[in-house]
Amino acid sequence: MPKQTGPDAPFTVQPVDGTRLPRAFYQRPSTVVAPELLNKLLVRNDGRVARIVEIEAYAGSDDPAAHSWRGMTARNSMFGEAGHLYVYFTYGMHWGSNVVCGDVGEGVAVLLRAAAPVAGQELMYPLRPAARRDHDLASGPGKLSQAFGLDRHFDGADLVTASHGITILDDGMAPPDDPVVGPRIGITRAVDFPWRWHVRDHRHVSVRAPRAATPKRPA
DNA sequence: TTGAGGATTCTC
DNA sequence: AGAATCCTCAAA
Repeated sequence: MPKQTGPDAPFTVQPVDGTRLPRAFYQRPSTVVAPELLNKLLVRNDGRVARIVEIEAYAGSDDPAAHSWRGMTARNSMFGEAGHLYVYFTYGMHWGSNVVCGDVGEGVAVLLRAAAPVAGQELMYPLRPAARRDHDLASGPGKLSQAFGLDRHFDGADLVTASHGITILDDGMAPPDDPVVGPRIGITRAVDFPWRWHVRDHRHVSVRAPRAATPKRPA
C-alpha cells in the first residue's frame, strides 16, 4: 500500500545512495532521455530498487505508435509535465509505466520496459507469482509495473518530488557506451523506428537477442 | 528451447 | 475491434 507522501516529505531508502533526477533531465526529446535512463535506479520508498536496463521512446504527434498520436484523449497523462508517470492499462490485465518527457502538451514519453532488481525483491516476489528468479521479476513492461505495484493510482505521480513515494535516482553509474538499439516491441504502426534501447547482453531484458545460429534439422 | 494461443478490460 | 503483454502448455 503506497503511502501518499507530500512533496516535502523526506525520501529515504536504506540500501541506495543517489540523487533524484531533476526536472530538466526529463524536459528533452524522448529519444534523448531514453538511452540516458539506462542504468538509472527506479526506487520506491519501501525499499524496492531496480536498475533500468531496457526502455522505449514514444514521440507524440510525430509517432503513429504513440497513445498520444491522435491528440488528447482520456489517456492524457502523456500531455502533462515532464517527470511525471503515465501509467496505462492494456491487454485486459497489464499495466505499462512511462515517464513523461519534453514540453507540456507534446505527449512524448518513454516506456520503462525492464529493470534488474537490486533490493526489495522480497516485496516483489509476492506480486509476481510466476517469477522463479530475479530476472523474472521485471523483465518486461507488465512485469516491471507489477513488481513495483504500479497501477492506476500512480498515473500522474511526480518522480521529481517523489509525490507518490517513487522516483528515479542517479547513483553514479553511467549509461552504457554501446547499448543495443532496435525496433520497439508489441506495436503495429511505425514498427521500423529504432527507438528501443537496452543494455547489451543483459539477462533482465524483456526480449533477448536472437541466437547467432539456429541449427535446423535436416530435410 | 521454441512457438502458439488464451486471458480479460479499457479505449476509441 | 484491437491493444506499448504475460503465462501455460505442447512438441522436438
